[in-house]
Amino acid sequence: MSNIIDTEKLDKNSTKDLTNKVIAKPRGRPLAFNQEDALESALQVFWSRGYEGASMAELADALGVNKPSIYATFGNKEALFRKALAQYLAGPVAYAAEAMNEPTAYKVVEKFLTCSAALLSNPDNPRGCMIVQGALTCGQGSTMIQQELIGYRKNYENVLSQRFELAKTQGDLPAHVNAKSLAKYIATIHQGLSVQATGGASKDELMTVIDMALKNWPTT
Amino acid sequence: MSNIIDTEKLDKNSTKDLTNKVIAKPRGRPLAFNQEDALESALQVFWSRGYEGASMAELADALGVNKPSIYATFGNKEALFRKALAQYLAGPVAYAAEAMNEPTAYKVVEKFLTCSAALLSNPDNPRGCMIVQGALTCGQGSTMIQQELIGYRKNYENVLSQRFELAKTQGDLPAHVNAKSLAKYIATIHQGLSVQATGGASKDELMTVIDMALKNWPTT
DNA sequence: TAATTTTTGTACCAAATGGTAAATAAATAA
DNA sequence: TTATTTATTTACCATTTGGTACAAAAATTA
Repeated sequence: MSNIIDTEKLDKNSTKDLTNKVIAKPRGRPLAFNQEDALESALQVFWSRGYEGASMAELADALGVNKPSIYATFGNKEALFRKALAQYLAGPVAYAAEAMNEPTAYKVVEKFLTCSAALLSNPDNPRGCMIVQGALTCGQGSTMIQQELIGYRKNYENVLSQRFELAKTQGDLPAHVNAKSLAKYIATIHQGLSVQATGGASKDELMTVIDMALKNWPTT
Repeated sequence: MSNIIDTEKLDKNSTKDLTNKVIAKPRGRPLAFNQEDALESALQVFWSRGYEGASMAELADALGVNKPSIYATFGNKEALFRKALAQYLAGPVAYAAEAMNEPTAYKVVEKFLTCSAALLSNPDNPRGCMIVQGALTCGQGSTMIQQELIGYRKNYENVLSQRFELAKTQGDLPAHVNAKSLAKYIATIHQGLSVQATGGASKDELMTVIDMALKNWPTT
């Protein structure tokens, strides 16, 4: 046994988690809310209102938590937004990363856009994509978040581009195709769909647009 | 002569405008600023910051006019935004209405998107389209403007759709084409281009996207 | 000249913004 | 039991928000 601490003494002040790891019992007053649930609520607010449009008052109300608890747990508004955004990427938008594993470039795009149409038009969600609309325009105090979201958009465009390069080496995309341009085209469609969703477009309508956009897929 | 008022007396208190119409001389202290210039400045601020992101303080600063003068001249923030938007439609975006006069549906779209690419990527302008980005997401107090902008977007989509219907009767667009869907497709591209422009896309990049989007134009 | 009309500048308003100090409450440790 | 640690609550902060009251400044009319 490598553990220095006496086992008897340790059992009093600690528990073991599901994987049998020793976890120290937290010392002070326990949190009165579930952090993941709170983050989920924050996501809903930021998603529908954007970074600037979401006020801390509305957030606190939605989380069912007082402002000081939010600040103590998540930091400031920017930090909360970033954590909500991570939640967004890991949850509703997880399909985007998964789509890259489809066997061909065409199927990658088909899955990416089809899942996007479903998400963007789902009446249970806020309208539009958080990464597209979170801070497209904003006041002087929000340019940091705005730039970060631009970075996320460029990033998924790059991921698409790299996937297309791979497809070219694998032969399911013609060698003459410009991967960067094709990626920008797909990203443009996706971003346009997001705006359309904010205007109330239905899933069928979005799918029709996607069908048109993919009719000219490069095959030869 | 149908004018009741004595001509001598009228000349003292009035002038004639360029079209020789009688114009009463304004009575009080004259405006210290040019309303059109001010509106142009307001347009720049709203265009770059969006409705909510533009504060009255920043607007007053940009116009070089104190807030009370803005309110006296233009009404409130909403009214100023609407007037700036009208300026936007009549100026930078006038090409959109003109494009509808092109002889064929294809040329209509080509001109609409090409001019959009030029406008959206022009470094002298704010990035992106004001109608697309002016209030995509916003706080509770701006839903009125948000809905109005959604209305403008739907409107230009409808205008495109009607132009395509006309093209079908004129034979330059196949009869089987769904005009509404095609219009939504073009609007989606345009809105995506706007988001791309905000991310810093160049005119060449936007044009490449447009070329791809028009490769599958329905011909038969 | 004096009276009238309109705009301007200053200074201000209530409400909302993001954020926090400080006392209290609930848990563990000794 | 008492001390310690952490979280919650209430009440508050300075700043900014959209919007305005009011007196002084220009212009015209008489």
